[in-house]
Amino acid sequence: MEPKLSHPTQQFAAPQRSDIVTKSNTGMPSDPMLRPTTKDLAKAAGVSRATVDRVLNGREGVKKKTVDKVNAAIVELGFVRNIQAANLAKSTRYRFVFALPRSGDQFLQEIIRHINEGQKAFALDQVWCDVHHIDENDPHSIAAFLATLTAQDTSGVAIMAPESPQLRDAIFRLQERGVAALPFISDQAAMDTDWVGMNNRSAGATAALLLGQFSPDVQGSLMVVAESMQSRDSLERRLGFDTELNASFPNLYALPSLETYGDQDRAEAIIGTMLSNHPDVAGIYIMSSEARIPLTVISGIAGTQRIVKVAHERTPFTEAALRNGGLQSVIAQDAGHLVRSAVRKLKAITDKSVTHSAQERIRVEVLLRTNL
Amino acid sequence: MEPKLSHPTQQFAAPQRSDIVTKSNTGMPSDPMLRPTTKDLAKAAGVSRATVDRVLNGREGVKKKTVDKVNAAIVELGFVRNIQAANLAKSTRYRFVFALPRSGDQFLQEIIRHINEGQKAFALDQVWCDVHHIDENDPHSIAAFLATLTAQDTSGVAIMAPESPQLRDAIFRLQERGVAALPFISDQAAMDTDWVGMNNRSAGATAALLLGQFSPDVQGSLMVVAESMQSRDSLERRLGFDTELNASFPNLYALPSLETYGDQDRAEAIIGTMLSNHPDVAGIYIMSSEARIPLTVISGIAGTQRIVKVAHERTPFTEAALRNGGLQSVIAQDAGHLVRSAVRKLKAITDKSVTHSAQERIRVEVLLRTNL
DNA sequence: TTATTTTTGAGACACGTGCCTCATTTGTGC
DNA sequence: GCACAAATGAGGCACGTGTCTCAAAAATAA
Repeated sequence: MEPKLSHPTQQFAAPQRSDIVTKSNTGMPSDPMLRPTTKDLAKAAGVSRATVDRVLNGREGVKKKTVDKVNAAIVELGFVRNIQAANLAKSTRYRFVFALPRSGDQFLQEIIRHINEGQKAFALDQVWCDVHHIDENDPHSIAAFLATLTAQDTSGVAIMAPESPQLRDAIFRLQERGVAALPFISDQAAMDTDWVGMNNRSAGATAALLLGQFSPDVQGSLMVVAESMQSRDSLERRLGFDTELNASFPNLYALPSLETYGDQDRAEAIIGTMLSNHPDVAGIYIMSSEARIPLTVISGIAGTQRIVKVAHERTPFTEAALRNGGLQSVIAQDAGHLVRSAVRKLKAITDKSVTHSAQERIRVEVLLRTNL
Repeated sequence: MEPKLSHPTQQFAAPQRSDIVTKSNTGMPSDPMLRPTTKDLAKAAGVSRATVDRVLNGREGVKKKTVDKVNAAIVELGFVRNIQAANLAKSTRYRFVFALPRSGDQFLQEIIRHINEGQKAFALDQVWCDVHHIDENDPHSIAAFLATLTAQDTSGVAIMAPESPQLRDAIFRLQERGVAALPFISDQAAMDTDWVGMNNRSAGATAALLLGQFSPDVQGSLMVVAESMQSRDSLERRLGFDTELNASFPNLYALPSLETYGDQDRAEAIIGTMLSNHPDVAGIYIMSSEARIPLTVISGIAGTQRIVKVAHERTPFTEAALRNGGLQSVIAQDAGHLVRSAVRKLKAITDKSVTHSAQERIRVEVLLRTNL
C-alpha cells in the first residue's frame, strides 16, 4: 500500500527562498519560477516587512528616501504582488452590475444568458454579477439608478445605454465615488475610459464589403434597414458602410436608412415602398441587432429571395436564417466574450491592475453558414 | 488628516461566517457572496476539518458513511474549493512546454510571439511556458523528447505535430506519468483528449463558401494549393471544401490539390502549368498556413489579378495582402487565443478542474480588409 | 541638551486550504 | 471482554499578503 504521497499533480524541487535575495552581481533571481515575496523585498531593500507594506499600499509616513529604496528593490527583483494571496488576505469580493435595456431583443437575451451561465465561473474569482434593467431612453432614470450605487455595495457597473449628457455626468460621479464604470456594447463617445464592444465603423464597412463582393459586376442599390438611427452605434455603422461602399464599389449605391422603430407594420410599409421604388436592390444590410422584424417582412415580399442579405448579431433567429439561406452573412460580436471581457476589465479597474489589452479587443466576426 | 482607512477599493458589510451554517429549512446560505469554507463544511457535516480534508483530497481511511455525509454537505452548502487559497497553500507552480515545429512559417512565429508576450500575464497565475522545437516529421525524435519529460519538472505539454502512431503512444505514456498532454493546432485523430485548434472541416467549407459567393453566376474552376497533403489538417480542410462546393455551387468545380512542399521553384512550375491548362480558374484556395510562396508565385503570373483568393492564418504577410487586394479573405484562428486557451486547458487538466468549454472553442474567423 | 514628533521595526493575527502528527474514539475479530 | 486496527478529532504550521499594535529608533524642534 502506497505511503501517502504528497499532492500528486505537480511539485517541483523547491530551492529555498534565501537564494532569491542573493543580490548577486546580476541582480536576477536564480529561478524565475520562484517569485520574490514581500519578505524578499524587505531584505533586499534593507527595511522591514512593515515598511514594504507601507510603500506597496501607499500608506503615509514613510520618508521619500525609504520609498525609493523599496521601489529600487521592486525593480531589481522584478517583484510582482501575488494577487491571489492579497485577495485572500483582504477577503476581496467583487459585485458588478450589468445595467441593460429592458427591451426584448434576442441579442440582449443572449447577453443575459451568458451573464447567468458565467456566474459559477465568476464566483471562482470572487465575482458576483447582477443584471439591472434600465429604461434606455430615459437618461434621468438611468442617472438616478447609478446614483444609488456606492462603493460599499458595488465594485463596478457595465452600462449599455445610448450616450447622453446626464449619463456622462452620472458615470463621472460614479467613478469619483470609487465605483468602476464601463460602457458596454453601446459606446460612449466622449468617455476617456475604454469600453467593451466592437468597432462599429469597421462592422459597417465589413457589411459593405461583403455585400459588394457578393454582387460583383452588378449595377444596383443596397438597402439599409435599422431599428432607429438615433444611436451612435447606428450612425457609426452607417458611416463605415458608406465609406467602404463609395471607396470600393462604384457599381453600387446605398439607399437612405429605413427606420422600423421596432414596429412590424411600419416595417412592412416602408420596406415595401422602398423595394417597389427601387427594383434594382441587390443587397440589404440589416443594421440593428433585432433582425427578426425586417427579415420576416422581407421574406414575405415576392422576388426578394435572390437579394443578398447581411444582418447583425448571432441569435437563434439569425443562426437559423443563415442555415436556411435567409441570410448570407451575420456580423457579430461574441456575446460570451463581451461578458467575460467586461468582467475582466471591471476587475482590473477596481484593483488598478492592467488587462492584457489584445485579449480584450472585441472582434468583428463574420459568420457564414459554415463557421457557426 | 484621514485616519488610515481600510483598503479603499471594495469592502462589503461582512456578515459573520456562522450564518452560513444555519442549516435553515432551505439549506441556502444567507449571502451567496460568502462562499462556504472547509470549516463550514466540517460543521455542516458534523465532522472535523481533518476529515473534510481527507474526503476532499481523496485520502484513504475514511468510512464510506462519513464520505457520504461530507459529500451531502458539499451539495447542501454548494461548497466550491477556493482554488487561489489551495494553490497558495500548495505553492503550486505550473511549467508548460509548447512543442512546436522548427519551421520558419510566419504563423508559427506569431504563435511564439504570443507565448512570449504572455509570459508576464501567465506568471501571475504561477504559469511558466517554454517553447521547445521539434522535428515535426520525425515521430521518433518527438517521442524521444516527450519521454524526457516528467511530472517533476513539467506539468503539461502542448504538442503541434502531425499524428503518428509513435506520437500517439508517447502522449499516452506521458499522461500515464502524470503530465498533461494537449494536441495543439494539429489535431490528433484518435485522441480522446480534447485539443486546441479550429475545426478544419469547417474552415475548408468556409473557404468554399466564400469563393463561391464571391463568384456568383460564374462557370469555372477553383484551384487548391497546399504545402503538402500529408497532414490530417490539410485533408480535413480539403474535405470540407469539396463538400461545401459540391453541395452549394454546381457552377464551380475544384481542381486537384497542388503541393508546393514549401519550394518556390516547384510552386512556380505546378501553379503555372495548372493555370495555363485551366483558363477558367475563378478562385484560388491557399490551404496551408504559409501563404507567402503560392501567393507571390500567383501574383507574378499575368492575368491572375481578377481571380478571387482566399488563404489561411493572419500573419504580417496575409494582412498586407488583404490590404492591397492580393487576397480577398483570410480564414484564421486567433493566435493569442490559441495560446491562452492551451494554457487554460493544460492548467485545468493538471488540477482536474473543468474549463468553461464555450470560451475554449477556437473560432473559424473570416478576415476581410475591413475587420482586421 | 531635552522634549517631541516622525519614521521604522518587530510581531501578531487573519484569509482558506493543504498536510502533517499525535491522541482519542469507534469498531472489529477473537 | 479484550486486544488490536480502523476511523476520526484536535491542533499546528505553512503559503504570501494585508492590517493592526506597540515599542524602538531616528529626526526634528525647542
